[in-house]
Amino acid sequence: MARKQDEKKRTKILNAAISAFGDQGFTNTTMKDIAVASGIAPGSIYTYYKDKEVLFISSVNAVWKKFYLQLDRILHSNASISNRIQDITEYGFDILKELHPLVRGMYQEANRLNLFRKNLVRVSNQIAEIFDVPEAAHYPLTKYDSKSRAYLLKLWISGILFTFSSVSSARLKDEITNMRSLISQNLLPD
Amino acid sequence: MARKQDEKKRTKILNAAISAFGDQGFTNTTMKDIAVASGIAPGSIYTYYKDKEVLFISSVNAVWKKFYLQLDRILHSNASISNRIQDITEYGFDILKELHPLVRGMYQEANRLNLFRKNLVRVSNQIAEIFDVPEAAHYPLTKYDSKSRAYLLKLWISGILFTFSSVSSARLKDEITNMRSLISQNLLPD
Amino acid sequence: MARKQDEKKRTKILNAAISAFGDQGFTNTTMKDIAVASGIAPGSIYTYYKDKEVLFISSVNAVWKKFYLQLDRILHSNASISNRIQDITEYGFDILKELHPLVRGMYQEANRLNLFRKNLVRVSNQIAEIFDVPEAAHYPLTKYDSKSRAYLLKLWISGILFTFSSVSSARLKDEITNMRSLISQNLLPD
Amino acid sequence: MARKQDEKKRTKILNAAISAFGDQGFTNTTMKDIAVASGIAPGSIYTYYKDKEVLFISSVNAVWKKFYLQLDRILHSNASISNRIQDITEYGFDILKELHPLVRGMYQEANRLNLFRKNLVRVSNQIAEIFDVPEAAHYPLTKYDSKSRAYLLKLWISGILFTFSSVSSARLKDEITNMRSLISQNLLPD
DNA sequence: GATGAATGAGACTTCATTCAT
DNA sequence: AATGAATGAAGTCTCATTCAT
Repeated sequence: MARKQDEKKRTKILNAAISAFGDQGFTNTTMKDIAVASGIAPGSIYTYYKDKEVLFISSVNAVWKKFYLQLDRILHSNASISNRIQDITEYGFDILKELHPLVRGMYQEANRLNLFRKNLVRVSNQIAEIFDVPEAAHYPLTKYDSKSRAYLLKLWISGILFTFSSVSSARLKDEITNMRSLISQNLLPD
Repeated sequence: MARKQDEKKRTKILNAAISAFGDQGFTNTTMKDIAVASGIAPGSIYTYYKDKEVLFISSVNAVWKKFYLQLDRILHSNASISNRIQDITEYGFDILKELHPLVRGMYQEANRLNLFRKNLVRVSNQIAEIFDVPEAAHYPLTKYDSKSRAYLLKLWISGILFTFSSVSSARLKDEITNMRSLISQNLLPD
Repeated sequence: MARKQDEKKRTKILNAAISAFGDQGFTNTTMKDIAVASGIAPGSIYTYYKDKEVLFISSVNAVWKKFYLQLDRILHSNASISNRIQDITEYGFDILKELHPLVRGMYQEANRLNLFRKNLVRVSNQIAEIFDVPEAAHYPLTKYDSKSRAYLLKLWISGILFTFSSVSSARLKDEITNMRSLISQNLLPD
Repeated sequence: MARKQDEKKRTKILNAAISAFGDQGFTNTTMKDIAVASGIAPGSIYTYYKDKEVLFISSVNAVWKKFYLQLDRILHSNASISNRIQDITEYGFDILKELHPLVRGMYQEANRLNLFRKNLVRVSNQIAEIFDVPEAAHYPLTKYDSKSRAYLLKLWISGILFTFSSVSSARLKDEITNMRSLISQNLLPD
């Protein structure tokens, strides 16, 4: 019985944390913010979570966990491949809607200062234009209209940046090799 | 005549900043860190950069600028399409090597806590397995071997996450629609 | 239950502030000064007072409040006019004794550098001498002996300076007109 | 010749200082403010004035000096007493107009926070009301109308505050005695 | 002499964490 | 177990003064 009480409180804290970290990122979120949002005293949070960092990790993991739960259900369902892929996409985006603030929060600084969006769009558009000539006909990307092509390129570049954002210097070289071969395989003609 | 503002000094500060922000992210980097690294008094930094935020933005923009410079040169060269694409890839990754610390730094929190890498790999692998059956033969992703498939999926998911990390709540819905159609076009059979 | 905000502590801080601001003025007083004097950690002051400015205002207001309290009591007592005036004078000076450091602190800069005293005395004496001739007999100021006359003049000049120290430029002209007629009425013969 | 150049610069600095200290008080005025306003480099100011404090003292003294100059001229003129008093008043206020910003600046903190004006008015009015009864007829203050009475009282209180603002603790007691007898002589019936 | 960049001490304030109640 | 006041280290930025040019 007492346990249930505790779990409720723990959950309240976690939800408040997820939303606060999501809105403001790790460093801009104060323990007091979370305390106020969850209606629990600052000191009491430490009964449930060792420190701010643990609370942050727990927040992110909680979201991943939620995602895994649904992902597993879908993957192991009896639906057809096509349906399962559709399901994953659909549910993936549903989760993303929830997870969205947290993902944004993780990049709070970069986003606040609008460091990426414009540059990514500009670079994608510029590269996309290369394919606007007849000689490019045999490149895979020419099967898309101009706008889709730029959008797809933006996805690639974003993916590359994100990937490398979590690569250690030590592994940088290898990762570049991998990525390069992925690019040849996909964006260059056979 | 008095001492003149020294472009070399400005550059020293900027480089120290790029590397410090890269190693530790925005909030974990102190002005003193940058002062020590650049061998310049803390107060003097403010002669060249109004405040910490301006210095951070300048750091990121400096890297983008460098990238643009080379990008433009390549795009407007007389080389063949194929060569230009290869050049872009090659130079892009060269720049990425330099930019790497900064990109990492932007996600310093997430990276330090290893919040993504493992999860991304796990999810990608799980989804990739769907295609390990004969019935999946007509899906585009089956033309890759198992490992490449997972890697490509990881790229997609990373790109999606990165994209959404800078999408405002207001535009979330539209962006999802776009992304969804991109996925159908590319990952589902015609 | 947790520790409660402690009115005694709040008072300790306020008293330390009144005395520190009194000794050194607003800008020369540091929050650390007040912390040390009150035996309370610097950070804790902020539990009771939002910032330095609020603490300063509170200090001044606290003294005014005290003064009002006694003033009201006297004004509404049943004593005779004469007694009440005497009381006000008496109590007024009692309060002034307490308020003294703070009043001094407000003019800390001017006082520290002894910018007024000598000059005021000199000017007052010089003007007072005008009346040291038989022809001045019909001026109100001649009913005082030489010393008192100078002292009264000093009071007038001080009052004028103080008054104008809080007059905005916009209202300067009007205030001068008022003051001028007050002077005619009081210092010139009917 | 070189001397004349210097004196011009010295004067430029002084004027800029008077006006800057006047607008913002001692601590809120930076040497750079004065440098910019006078069109002279910060470092150069130190050629003419040892440090900020000396410059401040010089500013105040410059204004006093100007006042003395005119005061002396008037005092030693051949005009009648009445005319000389009128002249002093007139010229005094002329000087005050110039001196005004500096006087204000000295109390910059108190003025910015509006610590005095309201309180002085309130107190004066309250005390003035004492005399609004027939029994008060024999008090000197009753020869004024209600408004003038309050204004005169405000002058007295201001003068007292200003006077005591430059009294050391050691001399506080004596000064109070003096002031008290001045009050009896003037505000109480014979 | 003049200039203004360089210096670095020091100010205010925040906030994760502790601990008395 | 819960509370929230207390703590104090640490961060950003300002600015009087110095000194290389």
